[in-house]
Amino acid sequence: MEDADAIDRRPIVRQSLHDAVVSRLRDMIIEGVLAPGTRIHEGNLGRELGVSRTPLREALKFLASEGLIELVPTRGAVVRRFSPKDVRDGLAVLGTLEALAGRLACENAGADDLARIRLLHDEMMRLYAARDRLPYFKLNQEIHAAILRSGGNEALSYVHGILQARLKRIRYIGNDSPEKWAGAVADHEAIIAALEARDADALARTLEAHMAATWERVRDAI
Amino acid sequence: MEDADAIDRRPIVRQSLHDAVVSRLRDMIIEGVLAPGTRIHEGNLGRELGVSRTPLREALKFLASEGLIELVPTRGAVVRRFSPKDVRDGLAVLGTLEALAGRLACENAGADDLARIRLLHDEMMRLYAARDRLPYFKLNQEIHAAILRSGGNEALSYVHGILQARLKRIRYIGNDSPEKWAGAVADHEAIIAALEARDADALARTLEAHMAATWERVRDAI
DNA sequence: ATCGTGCACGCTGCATGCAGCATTCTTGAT
DNA sequence: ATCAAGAATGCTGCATGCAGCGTGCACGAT
Repeated sequence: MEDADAIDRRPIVRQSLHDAVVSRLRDMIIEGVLAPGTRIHEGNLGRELGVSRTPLREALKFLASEGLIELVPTRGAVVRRFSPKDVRDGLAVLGTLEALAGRLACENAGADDLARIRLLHDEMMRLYAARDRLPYFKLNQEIHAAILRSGGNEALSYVHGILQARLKRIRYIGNDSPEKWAGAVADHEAIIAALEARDADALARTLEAHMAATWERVRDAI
Repeated sequence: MEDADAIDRRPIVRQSLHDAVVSRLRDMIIEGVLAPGTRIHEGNLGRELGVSRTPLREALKFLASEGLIELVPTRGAVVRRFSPKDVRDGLAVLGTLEALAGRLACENAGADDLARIRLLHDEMMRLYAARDRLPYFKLNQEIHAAILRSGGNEALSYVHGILQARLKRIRYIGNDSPEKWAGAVADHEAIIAALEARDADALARTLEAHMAATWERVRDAI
């Protein structure tokens, strides 16, 4: 039995350096600071990040497992390039995963989950009205992640997150024309409606269509 | 044009030590040599594998990204435990992924792919008749992987492979009763029939049902 | 001038060294 | 005997050292 009024024993969240470096590198890749095809120089990049080669190398292995980086023997790490086919295939899988997540969400999401997603949605619409593109984009990602989480399947969230990370950059590039953006917004209205109605079939269909449309929106940008 | 009688130019496949250690560790975890919950001692394990701590640590990070290992700050690496819910959720995702793969396979698989899968299937049935359990199990995995590959979606194969690795051990434990085994075999007859008929809907349905049945077969073993 | 060869540099891959923290054993006090 | 405090041990996390390989450049031969 735990002592009720014991002092706070939570670990000092010295977020491990490993996690910090992984996150940082992932962001650098997604944001394009490290462009696809870039060969990573361990010495320079380590110096830039303020860590030695060892933890940097460990972070690179981690990201290689996620598929964001390729390890070429005797040549080190290279930022992975995604071909149009890679993107299309990835979006197809994401569509299927989100469709499943939508079904689970209709079944398992609590009222609080729905309320939170509604808030995110409304805020995102406000950002759309203001044409505030980057925050819109981030909130968009958050909404999808929230739907995933509310389904309550951790393995699903995990694989979704990996594919999501791979395609994040490309999807951001995609929404550049006003019509495409309006189309994506319309999709989202349908999504939130189906979710709040807990109409699993409609939500699954809508999410999958949203991904298919995403491909149409980005295909020329690649 | 290649010179016909040129000397063998294949690269000397000095498989990188990293890959070797990763594969080796993955096998040890799947086979249960490293049991779930085991805390990994870098010094000992490294000595046992004949590598120093550095490449071992890098391999551990790689596997942590796959979810086979957890990294606990200041305590190192621990072999991940999967709860019954983890297994159930993972199988649900696998079912959806295989259903998609089945559709893609019906659409994209070449005649040679189908022929190869048929060969694997027949060989597996031979092993079933002989009740040769471990080879049966391995061939079973191969068949599913072959269906995945024949769909031609690399992202799909990738995420499937990760979840597959997580659950491999548990699925092996599952098929221990004769009735369960017979049920799995029956599933596979339906799978190959639908595939050869290129009946996408039927194949998708069958594969998903196969996964649901897998859960029923293993749920008591966990 | 062009092609081939050898040398030098730079980078990766791995081993080892070292500091810091957690855990456990020991010792002393109650 | 029990418990607390301190010391010692052992492990992780990170830095650095070193060998081997790949690459590019210079020099020489044709």
